[in-house]
Amino acid sequence: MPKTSARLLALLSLLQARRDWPGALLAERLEVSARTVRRDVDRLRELGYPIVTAKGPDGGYRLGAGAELPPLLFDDEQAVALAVALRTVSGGGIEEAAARALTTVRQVMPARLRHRVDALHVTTVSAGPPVDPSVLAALSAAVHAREVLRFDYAVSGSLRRAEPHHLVTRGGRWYLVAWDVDRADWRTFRVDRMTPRIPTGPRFVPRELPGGDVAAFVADRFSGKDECRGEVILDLPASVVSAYAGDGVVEELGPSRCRLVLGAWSWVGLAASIGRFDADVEVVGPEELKEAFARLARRYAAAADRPLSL
Amino acid sequence: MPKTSARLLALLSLLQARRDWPGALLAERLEVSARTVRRDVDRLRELGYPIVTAKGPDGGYRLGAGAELPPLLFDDEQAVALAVALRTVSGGGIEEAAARALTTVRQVMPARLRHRVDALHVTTVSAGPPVDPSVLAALSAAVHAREVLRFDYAVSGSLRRAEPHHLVTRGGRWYLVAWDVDRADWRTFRVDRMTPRIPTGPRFVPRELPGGDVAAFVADRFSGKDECRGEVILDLPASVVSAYAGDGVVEELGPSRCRLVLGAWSWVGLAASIGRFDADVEVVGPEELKEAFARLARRYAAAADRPLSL
DNA sequence: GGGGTAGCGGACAGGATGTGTCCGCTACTT
DNA sequence: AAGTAGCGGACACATCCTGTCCGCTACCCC
Repeated sequence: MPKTSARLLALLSLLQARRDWPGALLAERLEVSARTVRRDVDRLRELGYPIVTAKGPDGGYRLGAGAELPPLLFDDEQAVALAVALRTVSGGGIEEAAARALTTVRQVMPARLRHRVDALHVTTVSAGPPVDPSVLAALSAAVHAREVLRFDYAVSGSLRRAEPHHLVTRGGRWYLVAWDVDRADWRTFRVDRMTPRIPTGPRFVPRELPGGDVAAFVADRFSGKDECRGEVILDLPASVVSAYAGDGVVEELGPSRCRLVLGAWSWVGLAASIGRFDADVEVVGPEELKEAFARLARRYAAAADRPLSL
Repeated sequence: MPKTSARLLALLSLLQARRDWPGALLAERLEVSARTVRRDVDRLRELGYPIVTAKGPDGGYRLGAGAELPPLLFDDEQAVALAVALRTVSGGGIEEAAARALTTVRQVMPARLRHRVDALHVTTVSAGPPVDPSVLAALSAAVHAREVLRFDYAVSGSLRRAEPHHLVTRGGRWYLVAWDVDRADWRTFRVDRMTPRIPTGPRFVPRELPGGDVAAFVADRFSGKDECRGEVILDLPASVVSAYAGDGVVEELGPSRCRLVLGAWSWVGLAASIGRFDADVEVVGPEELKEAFARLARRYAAAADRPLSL
């Protein structure tokens, strides 16, 4: 039985219960010498507890904010946001820390909000590959320190250098927006494929991101400015199609027939993604989509004719 | 610095976060031997904390209910998790509330952690359609109250009834896992397509979700148990392919040639997703994939031959 | 302004405690 | 029946914690 630890816990709860505790009183309550009380207070401070002390007569110790935080006033919206955010975060590894953080703040919430938080059950299913939290931390640090990043990229297999600009998450995946030093262009790297090397390179002066806004820049990269949008009629029930149509708009045309409007980054890509449904297709338009179908028909036929290249 | 006390606090914090902690894992996290973990658990028990333990495989320690915890502090991990979570949450209109919550929490953190939070710049780019926070709140309330939900679903256009079971978010989209009363089956509804009606229906007794675990259930729905995995050789540089290959594994075979191993929920789906690359394809295997290519070739040819059905 | 009160913190010696290692036991799952 | 995991005794060693003593500083009130 660790007398010391128990005493620290006790001290913590004493300090919680009352405004000001003279050292001598604490010493008596804890049945140790005043000197030890001082040491204990020190220890708690080392652990991060904000204990303020008043000198002179009527002096004593008091637990400051951070532990006794009724001053921590959340409104309902904030409480819900906190719960949703901490329950849905998916950055690889930090889920558990987020869960702990939620319980920690939960403790200092008024009962009403606590119930509100408890009522909110949400689960996140990871959609992307897991990300190493230490990589995330390293990237974040490099962004902040404005240090050129040296890293291995799983795709190219080569060592690359980039000026890290911003961390972005989208749909469960993490990206680093950076200026590729060697290719002299902006790139978005997938964090799960990066392995930062130490030490980092020299400092750099941040460039201005085209468009200025990171969110806009990344959204652009993903949507593709020249989006190809086409319309087809599928020989499938609308319910089946919409289940897999992603961003597409589905309209029911009959028990087993529906219209699908879908976009992609290229006409061939669009045609390919329509192929997933494995159903009879009528192309409504535009002409480019029909050409893409023809093009894919040739490719697929060629692939199917060739013997397996085991 | 009382290593032991700090460790006890940390142990409490860890035990809060997760359902079950195997002793070995705790030992690793706390950087002590498993024996010491056992001792620490004992110590906490002596101090009155209800720690239950499960023996055998999948065993571990768990903090029982009703534990009155000492004021726990944020550690570095929690601070980072808080910052990441609150900055990356995307559930509709709650971003703003999350930002306010972060400011509030930030104020009660020790300076060190505050800096840590400030250094972390992250942005979220929404990947899915926006979700109405009030819908989210209504669904969450219905889940908690165990009331049958009546709602319009954009896909079918009809009024539907379901026993709401769990809210799930995945890759920027929100889903409700529910038992469809009329179709007598489990469904995952997209929240952005739901319009709940008031009043809600009668109470229901929750059914058991097949598989028990929500995360597993949803993951299953998305991945498909019978994954079809195939291998092809593409007439494209590895770097280009891997940029769009998603979960696939890419191997460089030459300056403009690479091997791709990819999975999908059906052979046709797999063939279609390979079509996106718009490159010459050699099928390595299996035979099913080649057949899927042939099948798609016919479909695409048919679609391309038909006149536009404007 | 001075006295009293209270907290601060260095030094020191002795003893209490915490730790890793080793090992055999038990309980639960498959 | 085997394997996994938690339990807990023993032991040696290092660590730390504690009480004591003491001089110092900061603050309050008279």
